[in-house]
Amino acid sequence: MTNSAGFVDDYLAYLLARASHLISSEFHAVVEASGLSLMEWRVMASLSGKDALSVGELADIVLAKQPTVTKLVGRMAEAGWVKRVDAPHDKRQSLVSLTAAGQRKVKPLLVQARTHEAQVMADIGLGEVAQLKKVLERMIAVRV
Amino acid sequence: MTNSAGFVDDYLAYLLARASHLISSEFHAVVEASGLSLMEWRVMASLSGKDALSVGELADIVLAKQPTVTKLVGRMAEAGWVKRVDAPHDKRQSLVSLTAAGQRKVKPLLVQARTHEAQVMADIGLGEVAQLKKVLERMIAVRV
DNA sequence: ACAGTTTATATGAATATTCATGTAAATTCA
DNA sequence: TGAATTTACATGAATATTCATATAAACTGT
Repeated sequence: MTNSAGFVDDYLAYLLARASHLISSEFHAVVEASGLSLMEWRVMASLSGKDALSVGELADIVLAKQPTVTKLVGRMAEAGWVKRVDAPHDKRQSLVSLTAAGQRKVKPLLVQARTHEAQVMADIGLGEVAQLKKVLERMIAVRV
Repeated sequence: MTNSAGFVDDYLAYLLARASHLISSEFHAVVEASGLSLMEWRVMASLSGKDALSVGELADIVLAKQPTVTKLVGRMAEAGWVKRVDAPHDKRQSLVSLTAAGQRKVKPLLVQARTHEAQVMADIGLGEVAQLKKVLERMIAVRV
């Protein structure tokens, strides 16, 4: 029983987790080099191209719990990368948006992220990654 | 600029992270109901069907850092689910294996995990998930 | 309009993770 | 062989996350 394939080896949830971790880790090196954590990068990438997102929307997007994001945003605001704005129509919400400094900070990373993605696609095969994305998008759409 | 598709929407790393999080979260409910955390479940699933794994091997498999796993294993050993064994040939290593109680604990979860996976496959399409797994396995194999 | 309920975020305490480093065993190679 | 290096794990301090709950605003039905 020592050397059989472990339970996880062919398990979909595990393959997803491992592939996700692998790809993120590779890019993590680039992110860290610019002085951001993975979560900070996720927040800033999510905010880029948007005027603002609420804390709740951010939590959903970056796959973290609400208190985590509240505190993460607090640290990022102190660092000057994001700012909080009161929501015009719902005073409970706290909208978060990139500062000018935040935009400057994240801009080159957005380019590098696309470059890294292109590299992965080249390594695995363009068609295969396109197909992979389609299935992932369907999984996400179906199981929300 | 308010309502364009966000950066992350079509980004491979994000799709992987989101799909992984989604599938894991669904099963997380089952795992929690049996009194285990997601990490504890990963450790026990990884150990099941194996005699033992070193702390380093476990860290690699469960996608966590070594100190995290050292402490996780410590807590799990206190709970009586795993035990540490000295490695015969390398006294630096600390091998971890399931106790009898741990095996009893994880056994039904292994079944439920396969059931959940089958449900996902049925929802998304058997062929598509098979293809998905193949690409994920290739990503993992190629980029180790 | 208002009492009850729900929703959005914040916050303090508890818990978990991570970083930096320590210790000891294994390995390398001059 | 034995000094230098590397590897495997543990550990304490720093940091981050999470749980439980508080607060305040928005909504609901009467």
